[in-house]
Amino acid sequence: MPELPEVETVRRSLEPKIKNRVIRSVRILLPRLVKYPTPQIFQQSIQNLAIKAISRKGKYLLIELSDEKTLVIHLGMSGRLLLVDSHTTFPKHTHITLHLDNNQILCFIDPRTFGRIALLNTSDYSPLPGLYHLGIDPLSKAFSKSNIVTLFKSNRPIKAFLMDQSKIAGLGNIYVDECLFRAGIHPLKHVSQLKAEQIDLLCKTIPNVLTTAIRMKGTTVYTFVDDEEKSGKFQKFLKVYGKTGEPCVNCGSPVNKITLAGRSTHFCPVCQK
DNA sequence: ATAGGCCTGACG
DNA sequence: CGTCAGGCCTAT
Repeated sequence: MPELPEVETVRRSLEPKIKNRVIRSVRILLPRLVKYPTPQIFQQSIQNLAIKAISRKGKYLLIELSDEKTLVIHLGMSGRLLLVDSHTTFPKHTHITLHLDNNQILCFIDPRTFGRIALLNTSDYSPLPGLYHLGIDPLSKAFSKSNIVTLFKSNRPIKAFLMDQSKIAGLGNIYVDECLFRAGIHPLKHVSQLKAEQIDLLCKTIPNVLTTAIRMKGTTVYTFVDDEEKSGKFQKFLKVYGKTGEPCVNCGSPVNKITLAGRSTHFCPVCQK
């Protein structure tokens, strides 16, 4: 259930541990999680490729391999990556294992199986439409006021808009609620009704919240590369998400919860207009 | 642009 | 039992 900060936390934790390793083999225990190419071709063509770097786009992890290939991993709602020694038994819900040249195994674990994995040619993201159509990353330099204003042309509620990965890449249910609270904007407010200064504020608030969350290593239990399962500390900084009925930290009135775009949505009806 | 579906587990 | 969960894809 990772949003951008959790995925970035995994990336930072994982990269130094697997960079320059070679993937000797792959085991696919749940083939339907392999979205491209076929599980068979995936398994064959990834053999003996070296791991050059790990990057992130939105909520996607991109493991850059030799031979101009990129291993793409999306953790879905409940995906995790765990590096174990070869003599260890795989954790429950391990669906795909990458066997490295140092006797370590990278396990892709995902109880709800909403996660996905694919092996792409580095120059062509089109086999994964979600990745191909990904919007601007809110931590990139391009995420500036001038670029954002042109993006904000929509009649949808701002929450639905911010959840749309083809517009801004990486926000999910927790961080959208938290960003809108900090910006004092009601989640149902339509994008077209936003004032320029509110868009400007969002342009600053979103990267601020995300970078703070990354510093805290995310919101929940996440950084599981190795035995150490650290839990993120951003949960201590949540102001509205999961706080239904609790007093708003600013004004004391109870935090409301509604359903918007199919997702639970938390906000302060007084502070957010 | 909005529901419904996909899955399992935790909790009331 | 039923409801809910940090996401995305597909079909109306």
